[in-house]
Amino acid sequence: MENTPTQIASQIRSMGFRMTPQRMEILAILSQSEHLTPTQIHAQLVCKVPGFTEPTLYRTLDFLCKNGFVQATHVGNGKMQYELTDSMHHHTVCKECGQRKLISSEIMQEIYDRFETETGFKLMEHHLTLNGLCPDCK
Amino acid sequence: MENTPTQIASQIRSMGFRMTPQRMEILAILSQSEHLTPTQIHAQLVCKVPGFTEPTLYRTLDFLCKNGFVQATHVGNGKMQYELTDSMHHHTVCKECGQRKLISSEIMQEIYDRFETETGFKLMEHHLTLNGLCPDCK
DNA sequence: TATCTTATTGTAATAAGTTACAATAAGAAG
DNA sequence: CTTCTTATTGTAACTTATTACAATAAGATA
Repeated sequence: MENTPTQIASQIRSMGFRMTPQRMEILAILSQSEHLTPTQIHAQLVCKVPGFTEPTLYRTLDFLCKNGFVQATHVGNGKMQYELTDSMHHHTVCKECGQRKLISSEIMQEIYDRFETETGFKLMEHHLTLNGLCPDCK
Repeated sequence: MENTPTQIASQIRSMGFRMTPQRMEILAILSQSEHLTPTQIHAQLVCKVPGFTEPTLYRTLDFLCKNGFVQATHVGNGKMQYELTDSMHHHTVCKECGQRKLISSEIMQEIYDRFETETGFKLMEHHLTLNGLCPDCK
């Protein structure tokens, strides 16, 4: 499963939805960085397309999430960040020093596998942020 | 570690913070149900204390979270829910049928233990919601 | 290419959440 | 009980996010 804006665009069309300049613009921005908040995305949007409206942004993010092209991640208290669905990757965030660290995907894959065999539940999160204390602050 | 409103109140005082009717009211509401959104909590608050303001609610939730008395949980797309910090408990939510199910804490404890030994990171989440497909919808 | 259907967008109004700062009251000390 | 300090609240203004509905334009069809 690929995830360049153009490839996502053709997937959207083949699913019977319409491809619009607005959606393309958002995909382009998401393809260039990770962990973007709606506000950050909107700031970039209005630079490129002056009249871009909030409802369209929020609806599009929602649409892309529902269809699996984008992942919403919760970070700390309530803030959501968006990014293109990529290969699995996960973070730890230390409550003490705030440091953010990638977790090796082998570890998470093993843990996912184990969880799935024990519960019968198929996990679909590609990006999870786990809060706690890093080895140094512990 | 206990978690009735009265016990939390004395902990708050012994930590050098002040105990106010507003905080007590919020603790009382949280002690009576789980998975409450700020809006739900605020609705209950204005019934009991007519002039209760939003900033106080949000600041208090934040305060209680920062000090570990309350847990914020993300559910689906961006919505946060709050509840008193209780014994560990975790949920799966099926993306297909929406069914919400408790995960046995033994399974999660094992997974947490394993995660902690392999990464050196001390997890502090008491409540995690995992999204995916339940055995029936899979 | 012109026409048609309807998914998607923009508009306008509203709801939810946050911030700065002055007013209040919790709890300590006399 | 009274006074004092300052953490906590309320006020007012603002930012972020959502909703309802009419206007627009993507893509299908002829």
